[in-house]
Amino acid sequence: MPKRLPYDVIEAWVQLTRAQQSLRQKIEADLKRAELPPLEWYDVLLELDRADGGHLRHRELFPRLLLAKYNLSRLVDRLAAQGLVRREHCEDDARGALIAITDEGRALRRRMWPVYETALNRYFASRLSQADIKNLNCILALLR
Amino acid sequence: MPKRLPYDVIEAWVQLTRAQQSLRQKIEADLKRAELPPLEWYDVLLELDRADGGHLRHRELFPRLLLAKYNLSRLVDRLAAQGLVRREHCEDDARGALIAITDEGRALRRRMWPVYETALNRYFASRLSQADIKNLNCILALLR
DNA sequence: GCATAATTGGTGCAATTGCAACAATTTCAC
DNA sequence: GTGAAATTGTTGCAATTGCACCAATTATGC
Repeated sequence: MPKRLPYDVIEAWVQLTRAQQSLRQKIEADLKRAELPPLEWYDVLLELDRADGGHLRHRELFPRLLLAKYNLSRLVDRLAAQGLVRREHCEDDARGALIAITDEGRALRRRMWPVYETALNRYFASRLSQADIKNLNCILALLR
Repeated sequence: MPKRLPYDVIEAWVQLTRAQQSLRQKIEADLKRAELPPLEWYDVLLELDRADGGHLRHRELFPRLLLAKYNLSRLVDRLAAQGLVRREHCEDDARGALIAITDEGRALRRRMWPVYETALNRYFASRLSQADIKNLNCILALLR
């Protein structure tokens, strides 16, 4: 039997959801207006861009991206179809698939960032003080 | 030209997203384990349950639920197919569609709540102090 | 009053997702 | 070593979503 939840808690959860969703929608809308692909693509490209050698195993990439494993296969299919990533063989594990970013992939990520940054600034950062940001980080860190 | 975003801000945004998504996934998983429908259904049923007369116009319901308008039509289709809501004619506006909750709908919502509450308590409330909750509410309120 | 615009809600079709099951390895117990 | 179990990544199919567009009705300008 759970303790009955205080109203505050429910409200915090609802606000957390609404804030995240509506921010995300706004950012996605700005990307689309600039004829750029969705945030999800950005996330993949960023992880690969940062990764040593510009490539990662499927299983290394997966946990950084809140999505289901079967969706990663297909997301990679789409990125590969656009020439943004390339599948490569994994030397040490014949099951494994390396996903490598291409120059086009890196270039696209660089073009996406200014739009993303501007949106994040407009809809998020500009409404919060530095202290708010810091507090938010501390509180959210407790949820991991 | 945007001011360059401090790292803190990006981290806060990433954490906001991860916290929300992973919480949501866990709650959904618990609902599914209990053989209950998704949170989205709960949201609709709750709004209707609370509403005066147990019914709302499509357009009243819509803004309370972060989803696209065409999706609401189809969500209502699914709920109606399960007998949880009923479509009724709107007297004053022949375009309008009233969506009314049924007794089955109210009963389902009541069965869902304990699972939802327990999950919210386990994954969210139990990890935060009352002060954290209050702060979180204040900060997120700034984003609306 | 009447044509035009805006609102309200829905639909066909293509793309994406979720689920369950799968093949191909690799790891582990013994 | 060898067979059972676990890991890694993929796929077929059904359900859901996004996009563009539509039909019906109501509001508005003149």
